[in-house]
Amino acid sequence: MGRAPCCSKVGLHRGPWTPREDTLLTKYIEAHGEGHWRSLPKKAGLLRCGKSCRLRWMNYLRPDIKRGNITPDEDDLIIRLHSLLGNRWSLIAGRLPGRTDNEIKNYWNTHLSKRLMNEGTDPNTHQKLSQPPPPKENKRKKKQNHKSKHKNKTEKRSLPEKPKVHLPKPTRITSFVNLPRQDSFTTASTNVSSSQDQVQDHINNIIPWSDIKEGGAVFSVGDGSTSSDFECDQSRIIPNVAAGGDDHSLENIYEEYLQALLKTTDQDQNYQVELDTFAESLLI
DNA sequence: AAACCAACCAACCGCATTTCT
DNA sequence: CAGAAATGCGGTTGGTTGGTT
Repeated sequence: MGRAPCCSKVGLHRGPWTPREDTLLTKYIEAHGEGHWRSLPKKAGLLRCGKSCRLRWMNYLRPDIKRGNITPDEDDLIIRLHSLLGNRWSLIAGRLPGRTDNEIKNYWNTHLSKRLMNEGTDPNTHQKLSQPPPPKENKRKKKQNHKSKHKNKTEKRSLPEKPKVHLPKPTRITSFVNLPRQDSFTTASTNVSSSQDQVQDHINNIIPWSDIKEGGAVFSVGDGSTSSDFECDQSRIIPNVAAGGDDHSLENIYEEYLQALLKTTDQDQNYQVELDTFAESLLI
């Protein structure tokens, strides 16, 4: 708090990363692991600030990153997650394996929010707009499959408008709830809050989204590393479920949630109500 | 061919939160 | 417990690309 940003240091390289820098960073992390971003650049022989290194690694160099081609299923999922979580890109990204928060944020701002606007839906509230925006003449023809930049980019869906999206900064969960930022199903709090944000975080913390495969959103319960944490959390997050001793209760709730989540957008209103009801039910 | 414009996205920046001392 | 340091997140910017005029 109040200290100078690390990137203000003079003499540090900024701007696009060179292949050599990428290699240095990758090799260093392969050898020593992630973390200690502050000291990493020096040790790795990079003239970059730690922040920059972290960003580069997280958004580009990590081996598990899936680049390009955001599938229709993924994009549907992003919309639904956004309606639940708001602009919590890292949380949304956490549910889309191989996708980064930056990528999803960019994709949202350049594609999805515009699409929702065109469909007459407010991208912030996910409510139907009373007055759908008039269909604007597209001065330019659609760009199709023309991008061949430096990477294998997503096939772009061209949309007619470019409203700059200035979304309100999401409210962070205050310390009394003490929820983890992400990827931590292990430390969820039992505290109950009535705010929408916290309801959403509760949902986020108990749903073991673990696998979304290309060509279709496939969710599996108890798959991979999250499964044990998830089970471990049941009793803490939903005491009434665990107390009942019904091993299937949570799965049922999960299933119910998925049904709501995966409903088609034709039923947006009902879908939202179902999600709200579901979320509230968790807090009883 | 050149200027203009829109689309895209990597990277930067500021700040909140968490961890460390 | 307080303050400092480290980390992570979300908003924004600016460079690049490629289509249109």
